[in-house]
Amino acid sequence: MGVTKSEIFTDYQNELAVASRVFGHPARIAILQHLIKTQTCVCGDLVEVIGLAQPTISQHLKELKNLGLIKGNIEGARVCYCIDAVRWGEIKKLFESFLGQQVSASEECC
Amino acid sequence: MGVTKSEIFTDYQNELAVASRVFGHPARIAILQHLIKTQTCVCGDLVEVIGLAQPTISQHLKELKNLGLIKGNIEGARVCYCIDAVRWGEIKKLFESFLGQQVSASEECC
DNA sequence: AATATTTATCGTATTATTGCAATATAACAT
DNA sequence: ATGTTATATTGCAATAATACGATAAATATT
Repeated sequence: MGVTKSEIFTDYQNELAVASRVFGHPARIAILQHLIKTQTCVCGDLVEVIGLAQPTISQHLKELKNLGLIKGNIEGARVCYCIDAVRWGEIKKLFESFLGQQVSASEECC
Repeated sequence: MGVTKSEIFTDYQNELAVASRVFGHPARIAILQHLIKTQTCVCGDLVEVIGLAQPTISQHLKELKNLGLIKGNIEGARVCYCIDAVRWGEIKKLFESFLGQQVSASEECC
């Protein structure tokens, strides 16, 4: 049906899934990389940097904003985006808590 | 169009996005958690544990297999699944390389 | 052999996601 | 005031993802 049955899962499972989905598009990865690389705000050059149409970039930025990973400052007619370092740290911890689990190193399965 | 323009992105960006999408469903998170918790193979009880229909679970297992995160051993009529620890480590490193980046701690944006 | 059990696959309905043209909105420039 | 620039929103088309009933395939059980 295309609709995820979120209600049968834990908050943790849903949180991790929602965050993962935001990372689940290369354009959003590329946007985050660009924001990190410039180490400051980026005002308007994302459309040329990424190579998608302006409405498409705007939509991806919206999803990054929804997760709180980026914040936008209105600078006159422009909007400048930068990473929200606090939220970035939270998401980092969320993934660490999952990926950092001890998985059994047994070569033999069963 | 619902089709990602993968060709305009780097291998790294696409790899991270593809892996993220696999984590982008709570059922798949739940399956991985269960496999890790039992510390060994799981044969058949996933349908009851997760609470989705058998074909749906089978489909999620397929996606986890495609990424290489789990491997299935045929045990007679049953199939037993367990985490692939090596691949798990690779994916862990992939996320660490991204999330571990130094994001500027500047409170002031622009 | 006949039946039961277990998992995979197929088909299909429904919703989500991606992408962009067109348009709206808001500030700046002249 | 008018035009320009920058970003967001709307509307739509196309593809992807989710879920499950029905069925297939393979082994176990009786």
